[in-house]
Amino acid sequence: MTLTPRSQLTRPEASLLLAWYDRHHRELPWRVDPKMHAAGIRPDPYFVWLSEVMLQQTTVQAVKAYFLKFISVWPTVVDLAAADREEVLKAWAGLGYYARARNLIKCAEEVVDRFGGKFPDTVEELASLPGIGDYTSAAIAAIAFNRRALVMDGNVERVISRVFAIEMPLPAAKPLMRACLDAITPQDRPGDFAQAMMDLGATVCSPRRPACVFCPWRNDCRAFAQGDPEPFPFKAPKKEKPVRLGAAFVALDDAGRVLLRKRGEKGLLGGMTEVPTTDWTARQDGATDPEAAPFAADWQEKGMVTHVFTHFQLRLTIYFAKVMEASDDHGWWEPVANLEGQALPTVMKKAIAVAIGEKRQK
DNA sequence: CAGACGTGGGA
DNA sequence: TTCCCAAGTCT
Repeated sequence: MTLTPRSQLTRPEASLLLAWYDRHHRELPWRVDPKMHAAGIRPDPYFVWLSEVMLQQTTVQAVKAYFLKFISVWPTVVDLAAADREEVLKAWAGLGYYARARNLIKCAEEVVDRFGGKFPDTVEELASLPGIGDYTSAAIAAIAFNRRALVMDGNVERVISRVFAIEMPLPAAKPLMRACLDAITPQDRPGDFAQAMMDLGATVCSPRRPACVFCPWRNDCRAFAQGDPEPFPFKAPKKEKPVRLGAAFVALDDAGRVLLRKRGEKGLLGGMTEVPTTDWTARQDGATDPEAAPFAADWQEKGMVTHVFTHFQLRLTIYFAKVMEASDDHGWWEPVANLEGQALPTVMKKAIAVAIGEKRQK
């Protein structure tokens, strides 16, 4: 590999990255072509906001279909603010991090109530809205309003850490990275610059096996000059996930309906729909016992669902029972044919599939 | 600052 | 299979 001597390292120029972006940018449903930007056409701030919230810790591939569904049903932030809350949660089901959906609704309402249905155009005002933090406020200000803001997400952190060979681990290195980003963020085309940084991080300056040969900053990159960009950024070692146990109870009545209930508004899967479950605990005893069912029935063990959350692994024992007398004290009865449209998180769909589907998980 | 907070896909 | 993660925010 040919290394650039330290003495020849040059400043990473925004113009070089922007030229790369003009040729190699990704086309995404929420974007406007950079050529249109030059003509003064900006993307809809509602689209930018919605996509940025969906993209938080979530892959582009997963977001596309959800984004199209949302703008089809709720074309403007005013429509979303007026939407039925349950319908929004149902539309979000499966995307994960459900606090985002709760904050999405709150944010839409505040945009209507506080800002007359128009997104504010400053980082400060944007960051005052629910679910909009440092990253998203800067991204909306830059992309939708072409303001010079410091847009720093995981991609940008990786690019910056490599270009400047920052060996300090995250998250301690964030202020330093922000200063480096400030030094290279241009006054001109800040929105395209932000998206270019993220596209570069996603397609060229990737976490593993970065394609440095295609990088417009190849000759400006200290990590490349040193010979091994891949390990950047350095991160504190992660902790192992504890295991929690529980049981889920899938009841089917003689009309072919499943008993569902609503989870509390806060915390894990807050506001979403579930089948009755025990608490999920680290205990090895009793947590998976059919005695813990919401009501007595001929509960039969149907299998196990393992589901990995961000901070723990869940092992759910799945029980199934046919119920003659359908009491609704514990929730409501939903026809099996309607389950697809419910606000059911993936772990709950897995539990139901094990109980009434043909397939059994291990 | 560190922990809570989901999911599906790729190596 | 197992690990790592992907455009973070809130407390």
